Amino acid sequence: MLEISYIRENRERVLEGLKVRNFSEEELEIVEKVIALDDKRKTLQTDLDNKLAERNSISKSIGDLFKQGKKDEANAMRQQVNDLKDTAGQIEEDLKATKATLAETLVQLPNIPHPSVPAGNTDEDNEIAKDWPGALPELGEDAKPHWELATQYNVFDLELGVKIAGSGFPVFRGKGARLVRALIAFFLDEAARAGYEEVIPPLLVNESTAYGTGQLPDKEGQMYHAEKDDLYLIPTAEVPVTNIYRDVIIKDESDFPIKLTGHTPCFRREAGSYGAHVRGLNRVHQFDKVEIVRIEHPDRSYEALDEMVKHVEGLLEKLELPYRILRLCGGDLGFTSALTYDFEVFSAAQKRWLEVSSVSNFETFQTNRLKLRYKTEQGNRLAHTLNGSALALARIIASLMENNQTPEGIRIPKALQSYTGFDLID
RNA sequence: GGUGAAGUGGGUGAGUGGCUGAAACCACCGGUUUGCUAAACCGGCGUACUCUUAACGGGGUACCGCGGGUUCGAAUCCCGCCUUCACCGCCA
Repeated sequence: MLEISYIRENRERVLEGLKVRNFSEEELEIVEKVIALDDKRKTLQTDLDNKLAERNSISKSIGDLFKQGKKDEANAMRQQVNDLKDTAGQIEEDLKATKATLAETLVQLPNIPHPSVPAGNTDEDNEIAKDWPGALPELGEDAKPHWELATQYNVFDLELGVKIAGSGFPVFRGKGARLVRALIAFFLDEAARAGYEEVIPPLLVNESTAYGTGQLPDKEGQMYHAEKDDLYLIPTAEVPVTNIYRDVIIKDESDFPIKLTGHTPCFRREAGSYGAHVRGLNRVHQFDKVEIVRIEHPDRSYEALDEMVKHVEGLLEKLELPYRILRLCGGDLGFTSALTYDFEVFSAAQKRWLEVSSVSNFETFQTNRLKLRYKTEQGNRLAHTLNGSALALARIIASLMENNQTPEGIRIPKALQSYTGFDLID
């Protein structure tokens, strides 16, 4: 959520930013609406405070009078306070309503894109920040998509998942299951080497947590909801891990950077997504992912973003997968993000690029909701949050299977072999 | 799941209707003293909103788990919820 003070002081930049996100003239009016609501809120707040101050002072006098034994005078003043309470009560109701409307409106405003974010509507307008330098692998006509290889080599079974849960819940088996475990361990080890502290967070979160990182209210339909206990299944480790720092005031600027990593399964409803492009592991309801999360000083968050990009690149290189990096355009940028790099891996049998990582700087958009601040001489300021997938497993497995298929079986990249204990799935 | 107890500032913890934004101690920061360190002494030390000021600052309001209520006045009384602890039950 954007800070009101920021909107007030940078109205033009906010409007420009929303245009990059393809807001129409009409939609842009929300900015004026927010400011008007905030004006009203301030006036009401001041009114209310004045009434309460008056009440407090009269109440104090009443107490003094009672002590002095001047009962009649004291009782006479009671009516004054009662009248005051009535007006104060009305103002308070009005204030509450205004605050609620303001909050509802403010929540509709997405983050302001970083100046480097290209304009555009769809994923076709994303900018290629780094292309794959060499030729893309060519497998020939008899190459199989990963879902066919899965059956051939018993890597995972989607139909079995349907029986147990429903569509989009793969059951990994044998060497496939072992490959999942190997990738998780590999990614976590790499993150640890890069200085990230490993955490194992809850997989179900409450409403405040889902709100803190911006999944609520914007993406409610994306999450599974356990209604009886009012808990949400996490769509990414970002949610519980970043919320570790909800309502925290970091004592000293030298405590930055805070670097956390965690592996979790991720649950996504992906309602209504069916068809050829979501076959196999391309889009599933449950997948494993290792996430890296950083809490940074505002002056250094973009440096941190670059570091995270490098980290993810390193992983893909060790996995020997052809990849490219996209800078998302305004239309494709997530609601909460100021700048996002997507990583795509080329899956040679499908001849498609598959998104396997998304690395974003949220600046203060999340920390404003999280109330995540750090102390400075001039008072408390909002920190910056960032996160990135490092990496999401399902699609990595899809492209590993496709790109590394040989007549003998599926070849395991060197970097993984010490984790899998085998170099071929056959 | 049942029964009982408790939730106060970074921590321990006092406070049962007005003099309490909240004692005291610890931690932390600044200073004095001091070969160094330590000790001792002095001072400072919550958050949010708001008004005012060029700024330093100053004023006001709210916050003692959360939400409601009683009262002229609530950390303190009442109701609901949440959490924690103890015991019992169940259990990977």
